[in-house]
Amino acid sequence: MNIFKGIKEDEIKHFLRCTNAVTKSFKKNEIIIHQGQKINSIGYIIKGCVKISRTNFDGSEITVAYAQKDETFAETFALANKQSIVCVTAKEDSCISFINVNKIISTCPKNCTFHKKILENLLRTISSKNLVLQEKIEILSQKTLKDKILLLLQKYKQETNKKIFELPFSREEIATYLGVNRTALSRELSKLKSEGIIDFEKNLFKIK
Amino acid sequence: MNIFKGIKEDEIKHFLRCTNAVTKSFKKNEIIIHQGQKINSIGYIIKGCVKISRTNFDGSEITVAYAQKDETFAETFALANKQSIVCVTAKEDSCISFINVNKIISTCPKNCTFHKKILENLLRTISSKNLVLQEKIEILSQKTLKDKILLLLQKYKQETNKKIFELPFSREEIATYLGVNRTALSRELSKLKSEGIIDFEKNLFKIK
DNA sequence: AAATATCTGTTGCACAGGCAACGAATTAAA
DNA sequence: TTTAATTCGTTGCCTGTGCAACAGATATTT
Repeated sequence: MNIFKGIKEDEIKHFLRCTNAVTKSFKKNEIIIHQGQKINSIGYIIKGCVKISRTNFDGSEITVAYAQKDETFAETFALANKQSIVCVTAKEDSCISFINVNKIISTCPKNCTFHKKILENLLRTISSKNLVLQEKIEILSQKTLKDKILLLLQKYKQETNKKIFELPFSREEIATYLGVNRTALSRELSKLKSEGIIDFEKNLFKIK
Repeated sequence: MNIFKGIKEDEIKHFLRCTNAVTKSFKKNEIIIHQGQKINSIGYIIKGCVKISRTNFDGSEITVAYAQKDETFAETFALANKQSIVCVTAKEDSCISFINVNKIISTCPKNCTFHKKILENLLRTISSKNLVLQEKIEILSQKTLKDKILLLLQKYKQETNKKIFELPFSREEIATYLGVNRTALSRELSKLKSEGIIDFEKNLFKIK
């Protein structure tokens, strides 16, 4: 699901012009949206990949999500017209179009036929993100690290629908996502392996 | 924010008729939506109050949120046309209107003027919920119980904008929300009080 | 008022997991 | 190839928090 699903290439271009979208380039590790920045535009990834994270008051960083080409970010803050509580950085050289959210909501003056479809897509996109957040809450709500790991693995297994599946993240990133210490994660993974509950080799995992 | 904000009473009634919304009554503790149930309608609370919770595979229950009169629930699942991962129960005798989500998205055949406004409201409502979920994630991501409690209290303080503010939940409910043991919560609250960091009397709290 | 149920705080114990220090393996740079 | 930098796993130590058992306070019912 993304906001331009089912919309033709030239219609997208038309729409971006029509809403006066501003397109900017960002180098790897460059900050796209600062934490605390007030937002009124949705970010649409033309090229590249971004990381959405949050820095705690104690200085530690929490990765909220990643977004790829053709995906959007910051819709929530834009629609609520609030300060962003997250920080968005380019994971690689990226190209982003910023679309003013009010232009999406208000009917296009030129009455583009696909405008309504885009609004519906936006609604479904935000709903999907909602589900992703709920899944994260579900994982974080697990009492033990063991349960957190197993739930995460189960969800990835379901997603890929394969016996052996990949977690495309470093151990550090997984630990950050789960909100736990990296070495504790390693310890628990080894323990689960020695207990014969899971098996893994680098980033390839298997649940027995 | 709610989906009928700025819509007149008789327009709401008109809309509910127009979309063939079904209204049902529920007694206290009665289940409104079962976990796993496939959803294609949004629940709009005409009267009463509901609890949104989730039961883990280990049998423990996690309270996700509460919703009051004039608020909606299950929008996310309805829009994604997915099974609900949560369970919705009536906290008191309640009256719910179920509005089919496709009827909201598709333009009203009778072309109600307020239809577009309702769609916009729905978008903003879901965005707000998104923010609420992100705040919960922020709290759950805190490393220690102390930090979780303090962040929760700070957020409630900000919300009420008062020096002394109320947490309208039992200790058990707070513990469940934070995903921790109730007695551990009591112990930490007492500790924070003895350290002079916070003060409280029953459900009234103060951060020093 | 008496009896019962519910809510809240206290404490001892056990253990999960945070943290520090380290080494090995892998990757990137010189 | 050698050196440096990153990533990952291991282990010892110690603290935070789950859990059980209990007591007092408060609310509800009879």
